[in-house]
Amino acid sequence: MSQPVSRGEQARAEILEAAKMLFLANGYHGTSMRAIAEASGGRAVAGLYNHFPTKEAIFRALIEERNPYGVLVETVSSAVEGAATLAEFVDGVLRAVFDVMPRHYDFLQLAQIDFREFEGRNVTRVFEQVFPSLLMLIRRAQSLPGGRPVPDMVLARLLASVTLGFVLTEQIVPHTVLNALSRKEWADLFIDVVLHGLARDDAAGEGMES
Amino acid sequence: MSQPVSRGEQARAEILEAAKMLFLANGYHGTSMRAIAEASGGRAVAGLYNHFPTKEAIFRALIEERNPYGVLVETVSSAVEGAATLAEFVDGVLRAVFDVMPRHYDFLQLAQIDFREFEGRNVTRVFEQVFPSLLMLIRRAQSLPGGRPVPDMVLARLLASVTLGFVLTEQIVPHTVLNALSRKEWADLFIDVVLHGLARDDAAGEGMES
DNA sequence: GTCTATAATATGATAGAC
DNA sequence: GTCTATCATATTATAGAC
Repeated sequence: MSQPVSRGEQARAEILEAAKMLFLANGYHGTSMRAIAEASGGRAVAGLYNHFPTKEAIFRALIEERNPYGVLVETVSSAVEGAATLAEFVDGVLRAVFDVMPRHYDFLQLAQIDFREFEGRNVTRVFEQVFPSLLMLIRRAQSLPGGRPVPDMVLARLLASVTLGFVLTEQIVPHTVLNALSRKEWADLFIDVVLHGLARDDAAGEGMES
Repeated sequence: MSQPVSRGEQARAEILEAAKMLFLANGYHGTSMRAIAEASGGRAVAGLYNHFPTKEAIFRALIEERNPYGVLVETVSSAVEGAATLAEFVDGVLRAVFDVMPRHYDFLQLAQIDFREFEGRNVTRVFEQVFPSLLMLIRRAQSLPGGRPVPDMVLARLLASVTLGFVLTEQIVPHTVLNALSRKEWADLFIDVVLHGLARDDAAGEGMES
């Protein structure tokens, strides 16, 4: 976490950084050990094997050491610490995630590669370590006043869906649409809908599903 | 769309099907022309080049010919045709997408590969063809009664986020959690929250952001 | 811990007979 | 339109000197 000290650690860090950029640009199989060696300061290929036993080990190290889960849990926790209502809680969670995730966009792309090439094994392993903390957070939300009765699991999955969707649609939505609003404006409107819904509750016209 | 007739078309279809399965299992660079040839009925590698000039052309054909956009637009359109309120509209859209998307999970994974390996070029090109119809659909929603005032773009992106998140979290959420409810129950609860929000509107305790 | 050199293999694509 | 055989190159990983 602090700056590298020994020569070995310096080299290791350079290799990881070069590999990350290449994986992001060309995918896992699209990145060769040759390319990593060259991009990490013109190293020889064999030198990489002093730090990582295989190419996959490099990728795995990136997932394990560059993931934002620690930051995420910390940020979200402190964001909802003083929440007195469910509305404040949801507001805090979404605003924190919308803030943290885009600053770790690199990892999101590595995670996509992991799901594509390794069935998400590496991401899942890391995620399982922080899952308990996240679950406790959600559980706490249920004790807050001002919420409609929604099951734990649904609250968790819905928040995950909205944040994931928010981040991923930044890739897909045309730029002209995306730039019509600032990121904060987008977040405000999303949070408003998540809290109060799309329907006007005083209006009739629901429950007629036939 | 109908069953292949000529011998050439039959071969072409076999190649595409084999390539799809391999791309899904091993990614684009993880799939060799050799492997495609063998999986498509024990063909010779050279035979592939009678049907596709390059490996990338095979992938491109999959994106262009196996995408569910036509089905999606059609299904959603007919689902909201008789909608008299925004609630019915949103209900129809989400239910249709939740229904159609999982049956085209293969394409979703191909799309992920496209974004990883080709910057989403192929998916985007296809998407742009159906975008106008989708936009018209959203525009129509704004004319329906019973909706809170939400900008076009926000409604569109929110629906996209929720559906995308809903589908993708099926990959991530632990199976024990996922199987606690049926897909219809999940959909019902999601739709309920999207329509009415997480907050109890008659409760105090909002707007105190300080 | 770095390098040069190379092994062993897999790759995308092509030539040319049938 | 299919095949066998092959080219030219790129791949992961290793051996062994410094």
